[in-house]
Amino acid sequence: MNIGTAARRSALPAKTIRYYEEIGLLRPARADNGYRDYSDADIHRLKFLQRSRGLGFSVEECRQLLSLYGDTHRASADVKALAATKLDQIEHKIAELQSLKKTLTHLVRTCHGDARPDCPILDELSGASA
Amino acid sequence: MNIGTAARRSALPAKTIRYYEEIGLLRPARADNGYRDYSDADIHRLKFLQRSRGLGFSVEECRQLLSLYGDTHRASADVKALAATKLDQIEHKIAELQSLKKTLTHLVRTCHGDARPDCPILDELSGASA
DNA sequence: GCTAATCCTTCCAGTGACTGGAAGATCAAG
DNA sequence: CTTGATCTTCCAGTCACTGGAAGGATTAGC
Repeated sequence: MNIGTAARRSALPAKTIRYYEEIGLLRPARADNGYRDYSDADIHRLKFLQRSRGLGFSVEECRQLLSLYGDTHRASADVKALAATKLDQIEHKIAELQSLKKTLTHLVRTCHGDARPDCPILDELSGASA
Repeated sequence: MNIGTAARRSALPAKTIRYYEEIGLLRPARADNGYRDYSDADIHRLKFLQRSRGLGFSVEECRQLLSLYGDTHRASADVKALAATKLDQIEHKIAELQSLKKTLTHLVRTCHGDARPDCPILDELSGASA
């Protein structure tokens, strides 16, 4: 099947699929006319990538996951470790963003937000309170 | 003052400071030996950048904030709008990450994580449940 | 059979916000 | 005088795509 169909089936842009091939994440066959020819297994792989990227795994982590997926002898602990690390990172990121949110909320609430030029947000950024 | 000192005072890497100059965020003087020569005003500007970047504003947003900061006639509403938009974006990102976290937590919890090869995480990624 | 639209190919460049490193000048200390 | 730190510029790399140009292949309609 052509790349357009593969794109629709995997919910990935064609550009991205070519990019994944370029970095060695899959190796689709080629038809006589030079077009890429995706098998059902390729689509499966692309969907796997789409899902794992969507879960926040980096492309390199996805490569690892794919290789773990392909290795019938791997321990589930290996996968769990990868997922747990990612979970940790996500939790850290959430905490960081929540702290940002708190600060910004405070700033937005303190600023009267009218036509007057004095603004607590800029005061804070410029270090008035520091 | 030299870039090393400016870096220490602003808590920004020297590389970053040069980069900020390259994209026109500041224009430090030059000493006779060709070294950049930072004034206190430059440091103030760098600290402003350090703080606003730390609050999640993009470099372009920081540029806007700096210009608003420099304009004594600007309305505080302009700044407030920028901050409120950013706050919205942060909230969206938090929600997204929390949804990711939920999914990943579930997956990690379901995976027994031992030496056996069967793994619900990979099953999910490969679309077994979809 | 012709034409136009769509789809495919490759290649190159750009994004954001730095970061790393090489090659060479300058400076400060002993 | 030498060593080592610091400065300069410039080029390349990061991550994960994304956009676009130039050109070949296919398909749909007439």
